[in-house]
This record gives sequence, C-alpha cells and structure tokens, in this order.
Amino acid sequence: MSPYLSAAHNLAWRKFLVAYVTVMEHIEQDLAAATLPPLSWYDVLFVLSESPGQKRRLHEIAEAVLLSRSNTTRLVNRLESAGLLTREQCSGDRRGAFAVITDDGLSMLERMWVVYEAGIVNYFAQHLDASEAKQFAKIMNRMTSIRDS
Amino acid sequence: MSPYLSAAHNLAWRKFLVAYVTVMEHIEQDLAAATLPPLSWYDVLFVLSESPGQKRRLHEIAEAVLLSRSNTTRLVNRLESAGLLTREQCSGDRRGAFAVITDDGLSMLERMWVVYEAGIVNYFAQHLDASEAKQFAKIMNRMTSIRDS
DNA sequence: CTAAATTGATTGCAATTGCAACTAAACAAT
DNA sequence: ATTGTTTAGTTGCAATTGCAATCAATTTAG
Repeated sequence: MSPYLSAAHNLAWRKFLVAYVTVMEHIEQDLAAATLPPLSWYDVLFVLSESPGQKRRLHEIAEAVLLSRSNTTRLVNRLESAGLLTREQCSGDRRGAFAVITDDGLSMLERMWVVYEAGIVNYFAQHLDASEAKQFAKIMNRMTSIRDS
Repeated sequence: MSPYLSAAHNLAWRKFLVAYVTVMEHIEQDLAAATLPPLSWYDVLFVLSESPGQKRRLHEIAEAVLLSRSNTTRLVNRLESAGLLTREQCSGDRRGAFAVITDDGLSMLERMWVVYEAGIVNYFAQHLDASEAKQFAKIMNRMTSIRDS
C-alpha cells in the first residue's frame, strides 16, 4: 500500500518497459522479414496446437492469449481467411464456436517457431544464465497473481 | 547463435510476456478509472519535463519514447489539442519543431504520476526486493544493447 | 414453466497504429 | 551554383484495437 517507489525500483521499471518493446520489435521485424505473420497469430496457433483435439472455444483462446473477446473474434477471422484454422459448430452449446487448427496452420506454426525461437534466444534468453532464468520466471510469476493491499 | 532455447528460458520468456501485459493493463485501467490519459501521454510529458527549457524536438521525443516519427507527430497533436503542450518554431532548422510543455501539461504530469507510481508499486515493484530490483534492471539493460552473433 | 440475468460471439464505430509516400529544409560533393 | 542525399516532420490509407451495443443461447430463480 505504501505508494513509494525507490530509485532502484523505478529504474527497474523503466528498463523493463524499454526491454519489452525493443525485444518485441526485433522479433516482429524478424518475422516480417521472413514474410511471416505477426506474433499474435503464433499465439493462437500455439494454443490450438496444445489443445485436446487441436481445437478450442473462442472465449478460451481469448483468455489464453490475454485478448478481448472482440479482438479474438477478428483475429480468428484473419487466421481463418488465411486457411490456418477453421471454425466448427459447437455441439452442446449452440452459441459457441471452436477454432480448429488446419494442417496449414500446423506447418505455419512450425515455420514461425523457427524464427520466433531464434529471436527469443537472440534478444532475450542469451542474456540470462540458467539460474537467472529460473529466478526471473519466479519474479514475473509473482506479478501475474491477484494483487493484494 | 545456437538457436536452442532451454525449458527454463522458454518459461521465463512466457512469464515475461504475461507479466508485461497484465501489469500494463492494470496501470492503464487505473489511469482510465481516474479519467486520466493513457501512459503514452505520460511518456511524452515526462520527456519534456526533463528536457532543457522543458522543450524537445519531435524526432528526439520519438527516439526517447521508442515511437515512430509519424506516431509521434500524431501523439503530439493529441497532447497539443488537449493543451498539454504547444509547438514552437525551431530557429536554426526551419524544418523542425519543438514541443513545449505547458503549465497544464506539468500539472497533468503530476496528476498522472500519482496514479502511475502507485501502479508501478502495486503491480511491479512490490514483487521485487531491493537487490532483486538492481539485478533485474541489470538484466533488462543487457537486452537493450546491440545484439551480437 | 417463465422471466431475469449471464455468457458466447459478433458487429459498429471511433481511435490508434504501421507503413509508405510526400514536402521541405539541410547537408555534401562536385 | 547544381545536383544528389539525408533528415524532419507530416499525411494518406489500410490494418488493428478498444469499447459499447447487440443477438442468441444458456443458466438461474422464483
């Protein structure tokens, strides 16, 4: 609750912001340079590929990729237009729709991962040794829990 | 150059992404709830307030806040429409323009900082002790340097 | 059972972003 | 001086986002 920010914490915050945008820009640039779609597409394809039956309800995708419902609808539209997934009627809940990854979607996922993984290594992981990586993940994890007072 | 990502590094990366968006969303929500402008406005106001004469060339702002030129032009337009800064003709370079922060801009900066600082503490800094904060800043700093092979 | 409330997904619309021109001024080089 | 190049800033346009409203289906409650 104390609204006081030490200089060290303030600095950490600023470096965090800068690091995030520069790393993301590098990775997005690498994808674009390889004429591959943006990371948001990867996220959806990845979630689907991990899902039972390689399909998932739209609202679950939204939650998994931290996107609003409406943005998910449209993102899924784009992937569908590109043939990377199809929509499937949901038996049992007639409101609902599944997104199902296609073979093209799976191969796109792989092609993107080649570039994406290299980017993560180059711009991010390279700068952390194994124990730092573990510690780092732990810290980031704390920030995603419900806030207290 | 080794394009191999360990499980620990991969996890760290994912937590990084999630932490960033959740923390940012919280802070933006807090600002919006206080009927304050988004963080992008704060960044510009802050840069100006730190600048000699409280003014800065547009391309310098762009660089400082990691934004493209065109987006900076339009962001500055919005702040100008809101009366938080003014444009000033640049003597010595007739192409150029300064953005100069106004008194309203300065007071907006302060009002935003109240909410922003609380957000940084609540969603970010709270989760780091002093030594972690220093270590964290150091790591983030490595990621913003020029990449090597 | 029926009305009210909730949930899943989509749509409209305004605001923001990204990218590629474009204009004008400065700089460089012959 | 004259041409070519770079730099500053802006603009057009298409794509993406954010938010509120909408519609239909499901669940809840009386």
